[in-house]
Amino acid sequence: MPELPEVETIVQQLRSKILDKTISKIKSYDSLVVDKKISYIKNQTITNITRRAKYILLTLNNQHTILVHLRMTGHFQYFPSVTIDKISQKYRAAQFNFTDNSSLTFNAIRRFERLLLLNPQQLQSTLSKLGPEPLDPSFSTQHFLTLCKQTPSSIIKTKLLDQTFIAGIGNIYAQEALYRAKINPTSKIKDISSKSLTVLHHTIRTILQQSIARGGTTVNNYFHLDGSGDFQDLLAVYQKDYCPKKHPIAHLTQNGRSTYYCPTCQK
DNA sequence: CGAGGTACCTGACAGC
DNA sequence: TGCTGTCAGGTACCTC
Repeated sequence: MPELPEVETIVQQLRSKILDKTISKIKSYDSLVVDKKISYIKNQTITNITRRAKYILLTLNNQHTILVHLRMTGHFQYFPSVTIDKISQKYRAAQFNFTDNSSLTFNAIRRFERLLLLNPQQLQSTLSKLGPEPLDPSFSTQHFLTLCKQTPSSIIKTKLLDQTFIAGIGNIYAQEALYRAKINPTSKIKDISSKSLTVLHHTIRTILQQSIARGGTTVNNYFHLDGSGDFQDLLAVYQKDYCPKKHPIAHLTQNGRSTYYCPTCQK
């Protein structure tokens, strides 16, 4: 499921395929997933492709932005010609046609995915709610400790998934970062030492960087444009029976989300 | 205001 | 085989 490293990987691939291309039209096949306004786009060039949290931002030369959220099962497929294969057609929610006859499908399996057209004010409003980017140089250890101290009674794993707290971390990387930092996912922030939180800040950043370097994690329905990532080979606890030190993994539910952790390593 | 719960969706899979 | 039930999970929205 796409979290920050998977979205970053997809953004890099989209840049190599469709940056500076001109959209001749975009056709919607699923009005639940795709903004109605998208059909107004004609003869617009994609001038920038960026990521913020788990959002993909395609900037158009009319200053509007196509904002895409893949949720769990959204994916893109690029076609050098207008021929679209049958598998892509089955889940196609939108299709971009470019003036050079290439095309891009946006496929939505679970229909949670969203593709919106936003003006600059709407974009600003959406992005302003998000917390800091964990890989941004300004996201220092001190910054993280300060944020943690603002909600001492919160459960640490819940907070890591809160996009207004830190942007881009999802269920898999939250669990993996906590394992590497040897922190129990049920701990309240005030019960975790500053030293451990410092380690957690470091593990969050390294785990995301390592995953980006490997093209992300490939589980269940996550695809990207050029094959798959292989960070799943480095997962320690997510959907595992034993941790790397051969201790049995425990499983519980927090806020309706599953959590895997090692009770031996994560006291 | 913050915290917690749930709806939204469909595919995969287990069990009968 | 084919049905039913459960689980997966990011975010918006609701209630307390």
